[in-house]
This record gives sequence, structure tokens and C-alpha cells, in this order.
Amino acid sequence: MMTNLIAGLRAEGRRLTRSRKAILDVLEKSKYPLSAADVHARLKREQVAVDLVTVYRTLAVLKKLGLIAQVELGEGQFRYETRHGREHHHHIRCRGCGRIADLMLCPLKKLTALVERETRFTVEEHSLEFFGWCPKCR
Amino acid sequence: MMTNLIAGLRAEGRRLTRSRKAILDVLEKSKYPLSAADVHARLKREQVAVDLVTVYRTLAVLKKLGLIAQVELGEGQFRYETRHGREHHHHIRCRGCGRIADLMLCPLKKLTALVERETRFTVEEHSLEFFGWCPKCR
DNA sequence: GTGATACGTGCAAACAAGTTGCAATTGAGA
DNA sequence: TCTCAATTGCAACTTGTTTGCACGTATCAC
Ligand SMILES: [Mn+2]
Ligand SMILES: [Mn+2]
Ligand SMILES: [Zn+2]
Ligand SMILES: [Zn+2]
Repeated sequence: MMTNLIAGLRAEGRRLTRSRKAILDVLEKSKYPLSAADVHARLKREQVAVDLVTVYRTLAVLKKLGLIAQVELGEGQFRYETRHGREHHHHIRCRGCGRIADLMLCPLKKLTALVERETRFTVEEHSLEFFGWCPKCR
Repeated sequence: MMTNLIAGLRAEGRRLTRSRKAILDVLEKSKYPLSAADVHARLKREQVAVDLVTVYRTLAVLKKLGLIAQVELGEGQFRYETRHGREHHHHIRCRGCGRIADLMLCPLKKLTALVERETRFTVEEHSLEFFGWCPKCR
């Protein structure tokens, strides 16, 4: 991951900084996608002083480098999760407590061709999220 | 649809108003999901004076009544579309021009049981959106 | 139809997520 | 170590959405 980060940054003439390492590290350690505010809060907890604006800017860079993925879960905010070492997958969010769990499967791998035929668009990406109730909230 | 609206409203002790009819009507006529601002702009174009705040409040009511669905397409805003007379379906959005097209299929109908087994959540809903390039932008 | 009343609306203000301008700081190559 | 463009922090801003409150109006009982 750090290797990908360095390589990606250099390829665009960008620099490896303490903030960037720390932010990517926070995402690597999380079991679920984090919002910019989440990342910022965790950095603070770890005594890493990084401004929220830098978090936003860094998330944009990491996303452009393809190191993290942006996720939308109906909350009116974006979340981000690392792509390193994790296969393409999706999520489910509890409508009671907000808990987010990974769903390590994707029924769409084979469907791209069909979607392209139906819509006449070229498909580049997709998002698939589920909403429901976790065992505790049910 | 107007029938559903009246019935739904009454069931909750709410009233049928000019604004609510007009907003639902705008959504019924649109071929793609609209943002609150979109709805507001179309009302203005039709000389229907409704405040943007009322649009937001009405969208919330219609959503609660199950008459409209909320859609997220990676834009940092919500869109809404009527459910009346339209089967459950999904969308694709062009990364060039922003055009949104319906995709009248859902590969997930049979998948709920599997998702519930995998995650131990109860599944209530899902969102599936595609991103790519339309013929003109490709 | 009239009146009472609770629901709905407009306007201003507040919020919240995310972005931008700019001066000061710092990573990376020479 | 020096140079300089990339990065950062801070303040201000933009955009999408929500809230408070006084006034307006749909609905219902009479
Ligand atoms: Mn995940
Ligand atoms: Mn649609
Ligand atoms: Zn997938
Ligand atoms: Zn579906």
C-alpha cells in the first residue's frame, strides 16, 4: 500500500507527506468506510495534527490514484475505504444503529455487457449498497 | 397516483395541498430523478410559486409515504423519482455530461436471501447505480 | 357555510459537508 | 544544503438541507 502510494504520487509529480501516510493508514485500519470527519477524528485521537481541509484534499488525491474508493450510503456524505488487499465488494447499512458491514460478493461482474447493451452507455463503475436491520436492532 | 397521495396523506392526518400535488406532478412527468433544486426550478417555469423549503419538506413527506424513491448518484445531493407506474429499477450516469438513464432491470431480486445469510442483517432495500460514458461523450 | 384548529407554508437563519484563496511551510531533486 | 513547486493551515465561502416561527389554509364539526 505504501509502495502504491509512493509510486502513484511520483507518477504525478506529487509528494509523500506525513499527512498522506497517516490518512491512508487510518483507512487501512478501519473495518468499514469512513467519512472525512471520521478520518479527522481518528487522526486527532492518534495525536496526528492534520487539518480537516487536508483530509478532504488528501482523500481526493488518494481517490484519483485509485487507492481508495468512495462509498455513498444514503447519509448525505461520502465515505472512503482503502482498496488495498480488499476485493471489490459492497455494503449493508443498518437503519437502526447505522452499523455498516461488508458484503464480500458482487453479482454484477458478468452483467456489464448486458447493461451496456441496454443503455448504450459504456460502463466504468457501479455502486451497490443494501439497507436493512442488523441483528441487534431488528 | 393522486389517489395514493390522498389516501397516504389522510392515513397520517396530513392534508392535500396545491404544492404537494404540483411537486408530485413534476416528478411524474420527469424521465429521470430530480434534485430538490430541479423540482423547484420546474415549478417556477410552470408559474407555480412554491418555496424551496416547501419542496424539501414535501419530498420528505412523499418519501415517507412511499410515493417517491431517493436516489444517490455520486453528486453530493439527493435526487427523487416517482414510484408510480414504474417498476423497481436502477440508473446509469454519464461522467461526461451528467446524463442519467434508466436501467429497467434488477439482478438482485433473487439475491436478498443470500445477502441476509452472508451478513445476518435483514434486507429492506438496496441501491444500485452505474457510472460510465454515454454515446455522445464517449 | 362558518368557525375552530391543527397542519402547511414562506422567510430568515442556522447547519453541515465540502471547496477555495492565499500566505507560510516543506518534500524532493540538484 | 539550496531551490522551488507541491502541500498545508486557516479563514472565508459555497452548496445542499434543516429548523424556528408567525402567518395562511385544508379539514372537520356544527
Ligand atoms: Mn467495505
Ligand atoms: Mn429512474
Ligand atoms: Zn460490484
Ligand atoms: Zn434492484
